[in-house]
Amino acid sequence: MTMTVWDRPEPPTRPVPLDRERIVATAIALADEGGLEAVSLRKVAARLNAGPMRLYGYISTKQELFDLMMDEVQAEILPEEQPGDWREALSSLAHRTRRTALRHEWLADLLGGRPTLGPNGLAVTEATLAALDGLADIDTVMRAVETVSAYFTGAIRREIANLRAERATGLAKRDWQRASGPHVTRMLATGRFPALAKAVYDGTDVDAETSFATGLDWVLDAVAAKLTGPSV
Amino acid sequence: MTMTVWDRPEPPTRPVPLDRERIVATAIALADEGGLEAVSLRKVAARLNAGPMRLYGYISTKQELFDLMMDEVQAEILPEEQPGDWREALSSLAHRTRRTALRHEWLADLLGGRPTLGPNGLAVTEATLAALDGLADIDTVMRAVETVSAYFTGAIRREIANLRAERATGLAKRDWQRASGPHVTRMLATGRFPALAKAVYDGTDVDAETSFATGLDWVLDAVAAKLTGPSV
DNA sequence: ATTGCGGAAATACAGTGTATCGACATGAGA
DNA sequence: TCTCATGTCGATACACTGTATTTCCGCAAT
Repeated sequence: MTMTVWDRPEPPTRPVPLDRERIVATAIALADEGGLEAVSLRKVAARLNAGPMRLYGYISTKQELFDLMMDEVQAEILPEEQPGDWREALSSLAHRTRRTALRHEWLADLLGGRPTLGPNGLAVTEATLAALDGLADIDTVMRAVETVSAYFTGAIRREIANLRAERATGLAKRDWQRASGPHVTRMLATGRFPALAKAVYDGTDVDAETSFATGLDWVLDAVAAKLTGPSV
Repeated sequence: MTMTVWDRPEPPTRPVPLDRERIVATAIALADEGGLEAVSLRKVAARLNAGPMRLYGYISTKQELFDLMMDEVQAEILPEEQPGDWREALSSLAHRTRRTALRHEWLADLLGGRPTLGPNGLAVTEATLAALDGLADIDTVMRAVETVSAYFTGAIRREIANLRAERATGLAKRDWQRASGPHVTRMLATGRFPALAKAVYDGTDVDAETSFATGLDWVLDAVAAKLTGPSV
């Protein structure tokens, strides 16, 4: 005589199947919510209803998870359409990177941290190099790309650093001054930093985006001069 | 009748007096030896023959320790003599920052991470702004300084990132290719990255310093154009 | 029915930043 | 000189972290 359904226990729930995509997605979600430091293997695993050790089948170190996250968001940077000229290509690369970093602020902590060798990272580099191909010898082209990347990498990092600082010290319209509380004001009051004081008090409060764009234009001007310059 | 010296125990050794300077110095030493992640409050305290909690009299969070370390090495960046012209001032700032980062590689992880508001950081900014004072309206000057800083911040970060990558994968002459093992070579072999492949195979292997200097010169050229341009 | 086996989970470990507590040497007041 | 308050230091504690190891258990093949 067989047991009725009521006697038999439910079969144990099979663990949810996992893949890198899902792991990276939840890691990114966590980072978006609470910054990079909110990403822990335990929390990621918990969101996937898995034990922490489960992840080590797909990743062998936390750093690798960061690499995957980085490469994943690089997809948002890839331009969807062929750029017009090289200048538009580089400019678009810079602006797309910036906007992506504003969506995923943790990107600022990873930017330039280690070479991006994932598929999307390579694709971005490829697209960029392709846009400059033939305009000058390869070495000049690489120098151009590296210079522009160095600029917007640094600029984005600073922008987000300031953004966080402002957020931490409550709303702070001017970058410093009232921002970091009495300290900077006191320092400026000592008179030991006249040039800085002048800059803080007399400088116009320009918004981050145009500041970014202006610096970028300068750098692109420089690149333009080098690309067409020596050969003409 | 008083006890002889032999009967009396030695007085308990008073704890070594501490100050921020010593704390920061040992933290920097630790970071120089094993990178930023080798810096833990416990290890710092241990080197000073103190309990970990002792540090909280001088610091209220680990992040503050990093801020102090950052400001400390900014002293190495301050130029010892008045620069000739603005271009030399900015160039020197960039190169000194780079050399400092090569001495203290962990600096790359902190560069641009948060605004530098310590005394040395302010001094560096002051010196830089002072060198450009009067050459243009304040807003242009600030844009110039920010653009150049963004460039060398990003460039230094990438240089050190590559340096570490090479170090990690054994000696790697070319940046990528053999560097990250079979992976990149395989990717390039797929033919999906022609421009990149060309750059890797046909590009000249230029050393980091000249690459840095070249990009910097370009940016400085751009700044020069903007400083003298519109007003003339 | 038994036996491997493969993969998931539990446990374990060494370490982290930081809060809290207890002890104790030192200075003040009696 | 004795006592008591004080303030500082160290020990302990806690909630975590990344990762190594061990244990367990359902399933496939014998």
